[in-house]
Amino acid sequence: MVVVRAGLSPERLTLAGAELADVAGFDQVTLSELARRFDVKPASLYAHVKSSHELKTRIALFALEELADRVADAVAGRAGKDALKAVANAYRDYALEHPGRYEAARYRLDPQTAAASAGVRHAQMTRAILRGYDLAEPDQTHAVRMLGSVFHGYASLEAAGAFDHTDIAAQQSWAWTLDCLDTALRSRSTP
Amino acid sequence: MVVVRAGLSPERLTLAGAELADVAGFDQVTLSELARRFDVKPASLYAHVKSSHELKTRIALFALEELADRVADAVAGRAGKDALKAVANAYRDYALEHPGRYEAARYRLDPQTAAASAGVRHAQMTRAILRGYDLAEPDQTHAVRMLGSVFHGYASLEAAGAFDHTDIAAQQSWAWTLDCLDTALRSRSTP
DNA sequence: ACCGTTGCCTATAGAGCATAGGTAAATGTA
DNA sequence: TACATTTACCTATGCTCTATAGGCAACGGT
Repeated sequence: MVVVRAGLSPERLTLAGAELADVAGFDQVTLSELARRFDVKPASLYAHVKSSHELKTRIALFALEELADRVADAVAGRAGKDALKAVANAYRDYALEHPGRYEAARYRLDPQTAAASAGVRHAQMTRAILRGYDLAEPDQTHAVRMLGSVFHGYASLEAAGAFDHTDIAAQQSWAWTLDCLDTALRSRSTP
Repeated sequence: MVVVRAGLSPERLTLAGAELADVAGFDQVTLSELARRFDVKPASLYAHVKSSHELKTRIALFALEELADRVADAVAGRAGKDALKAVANAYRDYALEHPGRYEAARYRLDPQTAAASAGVRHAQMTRAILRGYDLAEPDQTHAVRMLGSVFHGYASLEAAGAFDHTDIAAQQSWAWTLDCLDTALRSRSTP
């Protein structure tokens, strides 16, 4: 009897989980479903991940990393409003392209895991945007929080279909919102 | 043998579910746990709710309604920045007081349920804030979306503990953010 | 006092999570 | 090349939650 091994690994399971999340939703990511996709029994997965929670944590960390890479690419070589728009679009595009991964990125991590995650890069990069706006502390922290809220809130609501009821394009409102943010930040800047 | 009936009803189950969500998280709301709390067998609950999904939908609708009532109270008799701050605080306070219910309010509803929910009241009330700012369409819709994004984004991130790492109080950033929004909206108004 | 309805019960079954322990293929070693 | 170890996946089992079917006792109207 020829037995072909499935070639499982934490990395392959994480990636497969991320892909599953995008097509079926993050809450549909189960060890059972993943086992089915690898044509393997559920118990076999426990050799590679400790638990369902660990798998979800890995997917969350993967998504945070992937998103941080995109944002880093967006912010590189830009400043001011240009940087603001590029970063904002990086978030929004990721949420629209990969709704499951974006949802995963919001999976609740324990403090130490969060501290070691790409979450800190996200905060740093949002701060980088503000270099074009001359904000002193504590205004800078306030601004980081405001921007984070808008990025996350808009992406989250749009991905949830909250903007589907009006025929005004979400893209237009997004551009308008970013204009507003730029105005607001410049009005707070102290050159 | 004296048998005391538990006195179950869809309403009591919904309320108990909402309370459970607040203390344990919305994802911990299960029919089994609810049955335990009413000292009743899980199967008994199916006489009152069709499924776990229906229960969660009821909790979501309940939370949307309760939140809408608070927002309605906040916006009544206020205009402009006053209204903006009152409504914004209504959202934030609700999310902090009732994290589980707030999470429930974001439970994905099917389109027709959503259309009949208090979700539409939320959109109307956000529009009501803008009466103090003289915005014409499509700017008004853009502004509704921006405000919704900030309210939801900030509440969501703060409730998730995203602002716990810096010692600058979330309350301060919130006031600063609302100032920014007011500035931005006024810069767009056409009196 | 009767009887239908209501409210909760038991029994049962399927799906996901998780652990224990087994076997065969792959790999290391002499 | 022969043997030992490790690796990769297996079966068996048990727990929890969801869900359905069918039963019985308490309640409420006549």
